[in-house]
Amino acid sequence: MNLARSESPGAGAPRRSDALRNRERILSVAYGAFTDDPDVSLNTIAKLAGVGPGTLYRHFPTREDLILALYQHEVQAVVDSVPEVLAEREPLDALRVWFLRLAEYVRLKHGLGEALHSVAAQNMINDTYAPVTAAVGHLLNSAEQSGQVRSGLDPADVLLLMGFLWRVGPGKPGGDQAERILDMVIQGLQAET
Amino acid sequence: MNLARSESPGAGAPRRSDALRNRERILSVAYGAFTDDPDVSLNTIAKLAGVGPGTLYRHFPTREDLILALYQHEVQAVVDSVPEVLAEREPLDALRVWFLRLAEYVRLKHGLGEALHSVAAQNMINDTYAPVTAAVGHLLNSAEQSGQVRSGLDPADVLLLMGFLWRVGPGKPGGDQAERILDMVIQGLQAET
DNA sequence: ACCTGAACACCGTTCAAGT
DNA sequence: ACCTGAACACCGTTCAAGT
Repeated sequence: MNLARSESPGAGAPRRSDALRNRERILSVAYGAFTDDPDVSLNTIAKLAGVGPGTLYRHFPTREDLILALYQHEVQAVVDSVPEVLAEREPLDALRVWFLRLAEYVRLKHGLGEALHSVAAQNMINDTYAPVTAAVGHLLNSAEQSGQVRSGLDPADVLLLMGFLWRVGPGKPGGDQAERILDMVIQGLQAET
Repeated sequence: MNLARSESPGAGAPRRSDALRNRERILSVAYGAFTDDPDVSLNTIAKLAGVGPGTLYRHFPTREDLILALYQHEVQAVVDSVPEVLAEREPLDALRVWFLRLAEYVRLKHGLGEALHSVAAQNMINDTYAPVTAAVGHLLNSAEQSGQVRSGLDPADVLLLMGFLWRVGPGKPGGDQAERILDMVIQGLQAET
């Protein structure tokens, strides 16, 4: 499992300047292309980026690799907002607002949606994108220290449970379903065992 | 929205015996084919069923239509098990066990998994497959009448919240994550507002 | 070390022709 | 009323040839 050197450039940054430029061009056009049509073909993206299909494939071996790269870039901003949200609100409210913000990014900001919600993608987010889990852990710690949630909660559990947020339509009928369910979840976090 | 007659045969049963036979042959081979490989092509399924691609397309206009037809057939058994579960256990425990059973069917029983977890599929399950929501409503009513959950819960909310169940791996490390999260959810259902 | 782009096998979908 | 199967445009992926 320790193949850090001479391996697929998809993981780290490319070493040559033309490769780096191509990578950035691909990411840049892919963002817009996915927003227009989540089912856009990889060949089309390659054409839009002005590279051969082989080049796209070299940087992003699978469709999901490409989508996850875009996704991580966007979500990082939400992850970075944790300290700010914690400074402005009491911990439990911060948790609540932060998750709503995360859901907003995941759902609306770009049309990556469909492709992102597969089980595989969810597992990638949960397993390989540690910063999100770390952010959840941070929020839970604050709420726990102020006695607003019970202790011993697993951030990964909470993140998985919150997954309903990106399956709710934003403006559905019957009041705001997302807020309603979020309340139920938070009460589950508060109850002592 | 009221086009019951002269419409696509995908909805109701076909009228001619050869059409019915074809439909059943398709469903029968599709089950096994999806179990072997969730990404199997529709043309391959048509070939396996011994029908032309056009015939498959006539019965199931999209890939999801076919998958949903298989899925509904399987899930119906779980839906029908509600009275039995309620007879054997007290309501809250019945709710718990029933959802675990539903998750087992959705996750393991067949390899339809991947294709089923898209947002579109989830919406189809929530919006168009009323029997599942009705079953949840039944279980909630029982638990409410015995005072084990608070009143006014929306079955659709609860079903959406329980969606984490089919995103959990069955035998993951760290104890049983599904049971742990399920406990949190149930505590959220109990808390009074 | 990285890119190009032709090429391969296959995909979903359509539709004229049959019965 | 329903089925067949050839056909179309396109897909993801590969890989020899370049620089």
